[in-house]
Amino acid sequence: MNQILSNINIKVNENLYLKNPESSVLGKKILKEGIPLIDELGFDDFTFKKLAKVIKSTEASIYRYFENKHKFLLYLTSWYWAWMEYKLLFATTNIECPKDRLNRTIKLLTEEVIEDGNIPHINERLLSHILIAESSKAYSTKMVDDENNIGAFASYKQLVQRISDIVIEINPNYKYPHMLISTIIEGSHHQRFFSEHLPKLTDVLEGEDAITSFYTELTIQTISNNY
Amino acid sequence: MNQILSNINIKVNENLYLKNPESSVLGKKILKEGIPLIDELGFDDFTFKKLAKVIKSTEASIYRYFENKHKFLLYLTSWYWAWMEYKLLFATTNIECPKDRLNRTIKLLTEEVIEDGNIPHINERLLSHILIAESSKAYSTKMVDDENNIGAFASYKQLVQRISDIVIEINPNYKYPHMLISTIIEGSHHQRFFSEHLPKLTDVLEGEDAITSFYTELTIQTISNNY
DNA sequence: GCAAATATAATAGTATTACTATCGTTTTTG
DNA sequence: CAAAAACGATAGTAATACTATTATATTTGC
Repeated sequence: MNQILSNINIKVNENLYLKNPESSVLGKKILKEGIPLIDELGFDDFTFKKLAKVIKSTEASIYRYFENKHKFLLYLTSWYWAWMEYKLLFATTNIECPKDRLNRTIKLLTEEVIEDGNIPHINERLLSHILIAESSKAYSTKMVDDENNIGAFASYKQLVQRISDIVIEINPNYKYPHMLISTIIEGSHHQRFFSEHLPKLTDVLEGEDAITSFYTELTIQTISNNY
Repeated sequence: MNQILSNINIKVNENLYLKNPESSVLGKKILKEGIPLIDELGFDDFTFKKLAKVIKSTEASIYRYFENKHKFLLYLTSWYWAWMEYKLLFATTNIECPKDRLNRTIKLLTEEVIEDGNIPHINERLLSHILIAESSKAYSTKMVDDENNIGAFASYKQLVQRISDIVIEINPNYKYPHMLISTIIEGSHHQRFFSEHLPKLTDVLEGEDAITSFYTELTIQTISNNY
């Protein structure tokens, strides 16, 4: 086994791949070239055949790693949320005040992702573009219940739970912490997409990150009241 | 022309169809049976061939109404938002207080849709299910800019604008009215989907409409502050 | 260092999808 | 009632989303 000692190791649910793509050179190539190809073509026009051509391999070989292209998308989203949780832990550890922790969390969730180059075969910035443009396709399918059963959305749910816990720490009486957090996560993705393609659905302002400001203010005011 | 004198007439952008489906018996059949079929199969598994079989017509005939199945989805979403605006006008007309108007609007946007049977060939309840489960597929595509240019999202944008105006009436200093409204619309759809398929991402409570309550409270508190 | 196991490449093949094209028959309408 | 429009029937195509088979590398365990 060619286990590379990478700085971090993002764990993805085993049911989302047939063979762990992180465990071989070909697997890493699939990730490394697959992400920019989905970003370029869009998920609908992306095919394993096209990816095989790019990495000079074959369709059949990619199918040995992923059952189908939808599982590949689930793998990528699952990786992304696990990675986000890891970043979040780092950004909030040792911070006493829960309001500060929540503010930093919302900033991280809603701001633009830049690549940190820690993982050479995954471009986090392009991956976040995919999440912004296509993540709803991960669950917007008739298979959602089966996929949920095998743990396809576990890392997403875990992230939402972890942040909801901070909300409850700030206001134990707040009734809708999960709704609030999933609204922020999905919403910020939508707003970023809208600001590029359907600007009339947003309020893009120069010189500030309107999306982060909007969700930060909204959160503070929503949870700081007791009723 | 067999113009039926229906109570209301929802106008859909002409670029979304080749031939107006409201203008013929076959066209109305496409709508009448197409909506439940998409709801049943999901948009991905829905095909014109399958619909043709249900309505005892042919693929080619359906293609004379809609360029492709994506345009059909755009037609349906566009129809839905135009219908929603019409409902909204009725629900808020003659109401002086803008806060009351906004509350009624949010209720209408976020609560479950029941069929009113006004339009015999469109089941609004099933259509709202389609919107909840699949509406992101309408814009989550590489063609979004071209489709936006031909007016595919005009009714959605108009609805958001109209509600944003109420927000601004309440608080002229509020900076993010469009973000707020599109967050509520998209968010409430997501929450309704999550409550059925991924309940850990929401907070479903018995005996009340948590989704409406959540977005109503959130809105009031977010816009009633000046900063 | 070599045989056995495993991974990958090459190729072929299939059912389905998302259309387009043609043409004959109804139906509509001016 | 003739001309036009709409519809149905049928056929055909390129691409997609896979599966299957076999040959050739590559890895690994002894």
